[in-house]
Amino acid sequence: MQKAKGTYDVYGEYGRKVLALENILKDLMQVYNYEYFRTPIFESTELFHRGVGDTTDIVTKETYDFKDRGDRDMTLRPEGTAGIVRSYIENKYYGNPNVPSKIWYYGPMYRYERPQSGRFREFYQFGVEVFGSNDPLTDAEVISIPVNFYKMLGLKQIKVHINSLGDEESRNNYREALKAHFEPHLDTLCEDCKERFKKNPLRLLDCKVDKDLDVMKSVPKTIDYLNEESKKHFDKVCEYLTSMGIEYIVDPGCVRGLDYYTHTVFEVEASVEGFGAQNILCGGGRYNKLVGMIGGPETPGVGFALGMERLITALDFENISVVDEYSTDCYIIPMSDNEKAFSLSVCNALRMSGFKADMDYMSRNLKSNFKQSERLNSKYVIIIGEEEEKTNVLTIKDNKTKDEYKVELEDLVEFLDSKIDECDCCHGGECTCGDECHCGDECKCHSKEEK
RNA sequence: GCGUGGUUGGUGAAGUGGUUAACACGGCGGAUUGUGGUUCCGUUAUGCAAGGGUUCGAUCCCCUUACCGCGCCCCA
Repeated sequence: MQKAKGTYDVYGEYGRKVLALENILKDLMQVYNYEYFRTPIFESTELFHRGVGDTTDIVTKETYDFKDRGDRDMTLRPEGTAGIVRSYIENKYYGNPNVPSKIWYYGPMYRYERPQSGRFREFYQFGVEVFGSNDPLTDAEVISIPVNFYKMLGLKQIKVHINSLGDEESRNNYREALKAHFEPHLDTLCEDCKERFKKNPLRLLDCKVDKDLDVMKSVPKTIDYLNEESKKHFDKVCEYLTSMGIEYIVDPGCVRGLDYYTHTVFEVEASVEGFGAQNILCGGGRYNKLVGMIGGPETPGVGFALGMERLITALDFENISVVDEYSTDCYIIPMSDNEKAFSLSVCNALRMSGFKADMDYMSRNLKSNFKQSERLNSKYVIIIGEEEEKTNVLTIKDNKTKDEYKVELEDLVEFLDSKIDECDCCHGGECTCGDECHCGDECKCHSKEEK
């Protein structure tokens, strides 16, 4: 048996990274005061047709569709927004007096595409939706979330692109202008662009084949076709971003692939040489028509989504670690079968006191057990034999310094408390802060706590 | 959906149309049954993605399928 194409298993180092990032995101959402929503992985096919747009590639050729046993048409969600909007409407969340509704979600999405670097058929997205406010403040806030997140993680090589498609009127005017611009030059464009001209002229803007043609260089800009109100909205968004110290590039070529966007659209790009073709780390924008289209009351909204896989690739690329070094506090070795019960009870007691404790389950010999303790990167080792069990006096060995201590069983927790978590320098670690700890050396644990 | 390059053990990998598939790391056992990370010895793939074909014979040649990598389309 083999995994399905474009899927992947999570375990080991990668698993630790994912968990760490998920925790950071959870905390970030706490700080931003967003609420958690979780919607089903499959929904009626109809929802995505209406929500994402039946002309988009995502819906026409990339969805996982199936009929359930009740003959209903179902689809594995290709993105998060449609489901959140459905849930928002169905649960009458628009009636919640706490407006705007600020929502976050996280989970797997499914798209039937040919896998490549930064692209999977099952992939995880984190995203945010804000409903009920048309204030540019919310646009700016939403953009600030991924930007701050990436900044927190230490990503440096990123660029924020923003643009505005304007309201419906502006968008339509622009579409006509685009068509008029390309019409006379149709035969010079690539085959794909001819298709795009018919189906979705906006997409002509980010063609990679024709980008050097003169027609492309003189292409009209969305911004020039914004009406008064749309222009004002966009200017405010820019102003607010600047006030938060967020750098951005106004990029007239930034148009998004999904039909539902109006006004602000943005992308954050990993602009590193050799990163791969799929270098858009996140994308989003405003969608003031969407809630209405799906059957709710006319409600403005803004949101964005970021891909976890691409984020992790970017972090790896910039050599950024988000997980602490793997380690265990204490490893317990029973000398023989006779001490197993006692050893387990000690192990259990340590765990109940919050220590990461582990023991030998394999009846290994002593040498192998020391090797195992190294694999676990264990700070302390306790060897338990007949004598120890009888006297309740344990010998505990510091695995780095090799120092041994005799400790009464009842004092064990207190002993480890005084040693572990307070001070890495006692275990040979290096300190980065200027503080001193009880052992008299400089200590890095304080700087850890500050984080 | 299109194009292109891959697929050998737990890992990194070498290799050839012909009897036992190198080498290294790791694992396990022992020399050394209460203190290791050194050294030494032993052991560790009935199998080279799966199926079919060519051949006296195929891991190696051909076809099909699956999966992985990269690019296009598209997108996070």
